[in-house]
Amino acid sequence: MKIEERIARRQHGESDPRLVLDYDALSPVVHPQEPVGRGSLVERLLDCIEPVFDGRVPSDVYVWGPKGAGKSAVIRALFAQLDRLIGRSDSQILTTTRAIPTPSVEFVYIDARTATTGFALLHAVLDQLVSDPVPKQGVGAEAIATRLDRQLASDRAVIIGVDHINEPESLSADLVFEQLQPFTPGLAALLVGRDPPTATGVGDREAVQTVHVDGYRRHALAEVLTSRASNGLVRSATTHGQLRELATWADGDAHDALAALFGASVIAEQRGHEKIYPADMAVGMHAVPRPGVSLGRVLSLPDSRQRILSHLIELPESDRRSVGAAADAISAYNVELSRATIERVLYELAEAGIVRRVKAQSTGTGRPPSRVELGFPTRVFSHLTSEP
DNA sequence: ACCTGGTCCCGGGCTCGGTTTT
DNA sequence: AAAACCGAGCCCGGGACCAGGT
Repeated sequence: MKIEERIARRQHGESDPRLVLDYDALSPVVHPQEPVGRGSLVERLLDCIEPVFDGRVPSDVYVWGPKGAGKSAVIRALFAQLDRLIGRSDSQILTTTRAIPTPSVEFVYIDARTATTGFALLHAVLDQLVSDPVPKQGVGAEAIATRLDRQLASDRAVIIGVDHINEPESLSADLVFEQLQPFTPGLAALLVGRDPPTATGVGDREAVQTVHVDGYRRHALAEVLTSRASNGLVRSATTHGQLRELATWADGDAHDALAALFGASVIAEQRGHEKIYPADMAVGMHAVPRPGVSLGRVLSLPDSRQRILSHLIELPESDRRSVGAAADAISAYNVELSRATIERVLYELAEAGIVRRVKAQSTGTGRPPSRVELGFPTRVFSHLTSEP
């Protein structure tokens, strides 16, 4: 915990934390600077992009593996370090004996969950390459492409990491390649997604290197949890056995395991416990639907969608008996959307797997309604969105 | 050089009406 | 027949760019 936070606690008359030191350390959407237990993945990625160390542009890469396997954690951390060490500025790597002048290669990380159109992709890339902000509205896609082309013409080499490819509501691999195609000489893409290459169209592109990531093994995941718990919770808030069990339950998915631990911590803190009891952990696990979608997807939804979800979570079971009923109930709150739009949005969210429609028993005439259920870790979502 | 109205851009709310399912 | 479902086009707001006038 930071000193600033400690001081803030005292100012508000709070005593030392009894359980949670730092929710960020437990959060499945916050990645540490140094991911635990994914060394070999880092090595394989470095192999793929080896040419950059001579200032050349490597061929494109596709990294794929299941949800919660640490893909994003590794890519984010790796790109941040690469950009710091050999990217941008006039950088030179100083060794004890000599200065190696490295032709600069820049590294840009893009999340396809936020950049969901071809326009948004190019915009995001350009925005990171130039210092002054690029307008997001009022300027055509053509204009963005022209500016980007001019940037890349001047001998710049750029590696673009595009995370979360081929999710519903995000970019497809084909679209990304198509968008980046005009700039290829000075630019390479590293795509990250869940689908196997054959299912994404990447398989048809021979020049693309592929890297497969497996889910965490049980004890590797337990180590991740131990490391997170030691940063986020007071000492002895959890036991080794507990974290091992959690790892087993999560079956290699670090996202779900952390979401459950986070939820358990919230509930334990509410109950005034100084450690996480089995009952707390059970509640935490219960609030993580499996299979479910990752929190990152939910948190990158537009504001209006998140407002709808916040209210949907609060709704009593009876108000979620059908999509129409849920739309009615939500529109009673102060959401600045019409009832029809809310209903439409609920169908959209169901399409994306963020909420689920569960068919109910037929209740008379007509097509039976479907109950609305949440498809993501609700406790974590509520906690993260209720804060200012 | 500065103002101002016109035009184009993108994204997101909204609605309509056809289709599917029981 | 009735209700759930949903594809897709319209519309509008805010922003940038442009040109013509002062």
